[in-house]
Amino acid sequence: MRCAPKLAPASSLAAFALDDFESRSGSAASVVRTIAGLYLRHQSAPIPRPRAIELACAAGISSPAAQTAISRLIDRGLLEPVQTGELTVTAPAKAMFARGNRRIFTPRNMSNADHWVLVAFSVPESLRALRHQLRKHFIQLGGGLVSAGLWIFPEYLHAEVLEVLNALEARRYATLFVAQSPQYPGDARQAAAQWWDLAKISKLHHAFLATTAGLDAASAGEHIAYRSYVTLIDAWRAIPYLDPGLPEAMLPESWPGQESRQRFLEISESCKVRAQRYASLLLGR
Amino acid sequence: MRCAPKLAPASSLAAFALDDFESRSGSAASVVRTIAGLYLRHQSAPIPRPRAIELACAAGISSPAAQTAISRLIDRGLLEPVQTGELTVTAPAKAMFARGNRRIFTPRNMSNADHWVLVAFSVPESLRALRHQLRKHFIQLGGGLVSAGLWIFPEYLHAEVLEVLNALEARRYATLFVAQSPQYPGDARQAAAQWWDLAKISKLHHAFLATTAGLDAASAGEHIAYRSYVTLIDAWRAIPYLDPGLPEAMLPESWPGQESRQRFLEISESCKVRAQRYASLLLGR
DNA sequence: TCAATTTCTTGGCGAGCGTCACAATACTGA
DNA sequence: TCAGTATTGTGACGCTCGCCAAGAAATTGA
Repeated sequence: MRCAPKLAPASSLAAFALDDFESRSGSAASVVRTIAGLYLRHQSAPIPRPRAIELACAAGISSPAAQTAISRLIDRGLLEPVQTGELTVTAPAKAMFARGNRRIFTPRNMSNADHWVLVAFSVPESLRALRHQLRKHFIQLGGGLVSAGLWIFPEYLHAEVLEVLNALEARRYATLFVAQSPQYPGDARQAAAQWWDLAKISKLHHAFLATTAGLDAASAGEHIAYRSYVTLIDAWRAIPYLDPGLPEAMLPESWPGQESRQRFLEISESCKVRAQRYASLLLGR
Repeated sequence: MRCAPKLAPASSLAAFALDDFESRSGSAASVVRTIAGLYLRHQSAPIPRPRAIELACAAGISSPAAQTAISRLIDRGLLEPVQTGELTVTAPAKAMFARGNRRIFTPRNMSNADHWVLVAFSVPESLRALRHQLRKHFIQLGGGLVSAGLWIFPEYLHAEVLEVLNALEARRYATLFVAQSPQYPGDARQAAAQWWDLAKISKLHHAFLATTAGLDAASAGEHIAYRSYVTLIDAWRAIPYLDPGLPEAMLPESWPGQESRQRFLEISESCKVRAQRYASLLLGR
């Protein structure tokens, strides 16, 4: 019998039931993880380890870095060796990838008329760690902090908020409301700037735009398209989580969100098919 | 020039802009106040003081008690002597009575589908008195406390909540949401029992039911009808303020609200016209 | 595998909020 | 007007909140 995948003490279990962003985008670990989510998870047959490494190398990762990255994903329980030198994506990882799919590839924006989800919670001081966890995951989900103990989300995140609460076994400490038309003291932009860390989110977008600036791979070959696509997804992946996609009326003057989103959709559209073909080519060898 | 009406230091000003319940129902002061709201305020001509006293006596108040009660209402600025021995209801008092009219005489009940108003507020520690005021008026308005700093009201109280916030100059510290379908940890009844002081509200209803138990004045004369009606209104007046009229799904097993409300409507219907006629009779003398 | 760096967890801190108790005030009825 | 009573305003307390910093742990690339 094989050893169970090693899990970090507290958070990884929840992170697995939820979603994690434990590697920095652009790093070898992150890119391999992206590749796993994009291609490996759809393979029904086990993948020979050299093929996986080739996929990573083709995306610009050095061979030894890819080696270690894969080993570490095995340790984390995302990948699983089935035979000597062959790998599969584990079931919980597949589920996790599937959950993230819609959010990443069809990022949503709110309109001014969209509704909200409010979460009012109060946990006793004895469970302080839980509070921290909740705050962390709420931020990671795109939540804003209205006032102490009251969080706000776009309504399209309703289900995911409940998932967080359930996964952390905090459902009993929270009350949810579906709300419309908030009436703040000032205007909408003031409220948004107070509830969300817009500076941080803006930085994410600018980093994405910088990373993907030279990625016009419309007329390049399949290899370049593949590499561009993986880079794109890897740089993009976390953004639709942290950015709630606030309606235009709540955002500051020059907000990079729209440009960023458009860039993603354009390059994605332009590279996706050829990237897939190239990945299949490597995997099918 | 006459002295301005004496006002208590802080609260009466706000209470005048809002509504006050500074006298206990059933007391002479309260009954005279009820009579002022029911009849005196509709008189265009000044009312001779003896007539006002007769109205109070006819409702079961002793003559000297009526005297002092009227004097005190003058001190409070609700009544105003225009000539020697003649009275009018002051303009702000008329406005206050008018505001209370709909709430008292057409008490509302929520249905299970009705929406809510959420008020999230946060005031700095330096304005602690304001916090107390807010809490007091929110309770007096039928609000429930969801968690620290988050109050909930039936949506039909939306305007009145805003009035409280404006009158206390607290608009800038509060954010309002119109919400639907709260999702509590437990069931609806548990949530209501936690958010509102249902025991206190229940006591109010039972007190009302006890006071109005023997008031079947359907076939009595105009005097009895008048007396019953004033007693009824006086005993009832505060209830629609403190009771939000929660939907049936949120109330405990044996809730007196429905019976109480029905009793009010029945006796009101049965006595109103005759009571009015009797009051006109006394006033027209 | 290993060291540098970054993250994350953990505990302390100040602030906001409701509750409670007490003193001052206001109300009540004779 | 006056004494008895109830209510209200005020301050202290405990709880929970987010924030911050230091220590622990994990991640990263070679």
